[in-house]
Amino acid sequence: MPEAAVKQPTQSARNPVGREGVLDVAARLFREQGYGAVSLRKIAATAGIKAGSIYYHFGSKDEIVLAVLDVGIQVVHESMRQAVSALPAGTGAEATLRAAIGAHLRALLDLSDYTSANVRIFGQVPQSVKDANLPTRRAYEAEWDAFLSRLQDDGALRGDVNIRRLRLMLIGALNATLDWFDPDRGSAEALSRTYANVFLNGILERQDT
Amino acid sequence: MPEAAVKQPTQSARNPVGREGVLDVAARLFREQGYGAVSLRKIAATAGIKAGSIYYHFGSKDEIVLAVLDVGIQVVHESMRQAVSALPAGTGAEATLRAAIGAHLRALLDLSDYTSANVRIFGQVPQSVKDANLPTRRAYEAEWDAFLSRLQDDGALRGDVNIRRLRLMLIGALNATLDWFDPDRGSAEALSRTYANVFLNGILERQDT
DNA sequence: AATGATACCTAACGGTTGTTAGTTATGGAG
DNA sequence: CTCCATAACTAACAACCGTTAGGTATCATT
Repeated sequence: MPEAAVKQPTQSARNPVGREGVLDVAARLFREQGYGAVSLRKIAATAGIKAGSIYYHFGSKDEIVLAVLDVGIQVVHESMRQAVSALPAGTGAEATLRAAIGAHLRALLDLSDYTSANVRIFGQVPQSVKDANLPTRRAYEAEWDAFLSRLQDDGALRGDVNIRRLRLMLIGALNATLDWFDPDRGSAEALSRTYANVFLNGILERQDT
Repeated sequence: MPEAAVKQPTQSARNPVGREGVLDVAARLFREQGYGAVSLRKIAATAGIKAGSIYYHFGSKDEIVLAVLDVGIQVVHESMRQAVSALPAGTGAEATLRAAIGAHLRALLDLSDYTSANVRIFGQVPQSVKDANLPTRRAYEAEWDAFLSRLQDDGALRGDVNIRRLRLMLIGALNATLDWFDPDRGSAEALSRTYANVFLNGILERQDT
C-alpha cells in the first residue's frame, strides 16, 4: 500500500467547534493559566483547530477576551439577582444577604469558568478591553449598591459604613477566594456560610448569643 | 564644527544603576502593569540602560521576578511583626488585631512597591517561580496563624472559625484592596480602621453598643 | 448534479520576547 | 601610568506572538 494521503477527517463540518466552543475553551484556559500565558495558538490547539481558524469567529484576541469578561459578569449578575428575587416575601435582611453572598460565590467557584476567568484576568488585560467591559461591570456593581442600600435603609446594616466601600470590601473578599479555594477541602456552600457569618457578626467572641 | 562623536556619558561608571536600581524599577513596573506586560527591555529602558546589561546583575527574568516577590513578602512580614511586638505589654486582643491589619495594609498600599507587586503578579508568574517564593510566603503565613491562634486561645476570637481559613479570608480581603484603593479617596489608615471594624464586629446593626 | 454558505486549513508576515557572546568605557588601586 | 574589576554596550539568535490572504472540505439546498 503506497503512502496514500489518507485525508483524515480534518476537524470540521460534521460537528464543528464553532464560536461557542472556542469561547468555552478560552474561558477555561484563561481561568486556569491567566491572560498572558494563553495564546491564540494554545486556545486553538485545545479546541482542536488551527490558530488561523479562530479569525473566522472573532476579529481579534481582544474580542475573545472581552466576550469572556462580559459573559462572566452576566452569569454572576443573573445568579445573584435570581437568588435574591426567589426568596419568599418578607425574608429578613440577614437571610437575604446570605443568599446574595452564596449566589456570588457559587457562580465564581462552582458554576462558571467565565466568571472565574473574569476575576482572574481582568487585572491583566489591555486597558481598552477593561474599558469595553466596564458597562457590564457597572451594572452588576449598581445592583449590589442598590441591594445594600435597601438593607441599610431598613436599619439592618450599620449606618456608618459607606455603601460603595462596603461593596468593594465584600466582593473583593469573595473574589479573593479564587486564589486558594480547593473543592477537595470543603464546598463552596460551606465557605459561603463562613463568609456570611464573619461579615455579619465579626470574629470577636461575644457575650450575647 | 564637524560632527564629532560626542561620546555621550553612556549611563555607567560614575553612578551606576546597579542591581538594586534594576530591582526597584522592576518592582514598580510590575506593580503598575502586571507581569506579562513588563519585558526586560521595558525594565532596562526605564532604568536607563540596555536590555542585555540586565544580565550582568541577574541570570534570568525569573531571577528578577523571584527577587521582587521575596522582598515583597519580607517587607510586609517585618512590618507586621514589628507593629505587633511594639505594642505595650497587656494590650488587648482587639487593639492587637487592629495593629496587625494596619501594618499589612500600610505595607501594601503606602510603603512598598515590592509588596504590592507581589500581590499583583503572584498569580501570573510561572509555576517554578511560585514554588521558589513559597518558603518566604509560608513563613509569613505561619506568623499570622500563630498570631491568630494566640488570640483564639485567649478566648478573644470565636472558637468556631478555622484559623487557616480565617487567615486566608483576612489576608485575601486586605490584598484585594490593591485593585481599587485610591489614595485620593481616603488614606490607607482610614481604610484599615474600616476593615478592622467590619472584621471584628460585622456589618449588622446591633442592639448593644 | 451543481451551488453556496459554513467552518475549517496552510503558509506566511512583521514584530517582540528572553537570552547570549563579545566588546567597551570608567575609575580606583598598585 | 598601568592594571583590573565594575558596569555597561552592541548585535544577533531562535522562538513565539497576533494577524492576514487565499485555498479546501463538508453539507443542506436547489
